[in-house]
Amino acid sequence: MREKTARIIHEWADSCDTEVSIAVLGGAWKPSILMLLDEHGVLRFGELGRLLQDPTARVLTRQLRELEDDGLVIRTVYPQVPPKVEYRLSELGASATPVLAELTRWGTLYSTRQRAAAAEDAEAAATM
Amino acid sequence: MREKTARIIHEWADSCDTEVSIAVLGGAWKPSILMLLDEHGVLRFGELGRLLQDPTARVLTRQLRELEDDGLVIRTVYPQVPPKVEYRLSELGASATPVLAELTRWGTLYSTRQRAAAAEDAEAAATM
DNA sequence: CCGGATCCCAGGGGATACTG
DNA sequence: CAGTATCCCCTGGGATCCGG
Repeated sequence: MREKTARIIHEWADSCDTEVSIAVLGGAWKPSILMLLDEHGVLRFGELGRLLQDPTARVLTRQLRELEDDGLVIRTVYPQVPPKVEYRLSELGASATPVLAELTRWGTLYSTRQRAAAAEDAEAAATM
Repeated sequence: MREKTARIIHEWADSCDTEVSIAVLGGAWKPSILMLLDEHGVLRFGELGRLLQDPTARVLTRQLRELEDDGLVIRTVYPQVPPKVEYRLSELGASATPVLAELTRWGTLYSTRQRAAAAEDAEAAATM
């Protein structure tokens, strides 16, 4: 299970590295997680959950584990009761920041254009 | 069905535009399609299929339709027999090129690091 | 506090067969 | 040639309940 992305890579890495990026970064909460860790430096599991507006614990755990397995995030467990677990970006994880920034930039551009187009449509419909 | 992405946008655009980009660009064949159209300018349905190493016609059709609905691709039908359909990038579609380039760049970086890590592991195992 | 175990569901991708 | 129609399957996200 640890080798999921690794297997993907082995199969068709050189053919399309774009898919690799999407496979690694494309989880439902992964971009947000990476951006939050980039912004805050270190965050505990619970803090992440609250900042993300409470995804299911199971889901958040999985996203974080996958990011850890893929080497983007470093998980530190403090052996104490109650438990305390901290997450922070690895160097590789930090290297993904420009990609996320680019995705955000284009996403904003796209949304703007779509809203503009929708407004035009509405106007055209009103003028008819 | 046409408004799928549009609805997504309306719901949580401003919160995370990154997700929008992934929703629009994240299809199984979409990055490759966009890059091929960027490179070749104009391509017919069949040409695209061959260059992509034959995805199912149904799948390719859906990917192209979604890209068209999202305004990234322009579809031109020539009313003749046998049919001829051409695809090319819209301005918006062309604007996605840097994003794809960035994804490819980081995907390559990631793959390289992973391979290096795997090699280290193998070496460590051999030395044990 | 930080999860693991179990169950469920939607939908995206694919195979196959057919058509204007 | 460029699709459409049907069917299947698997994955990823989520809800709920339980545990150290």
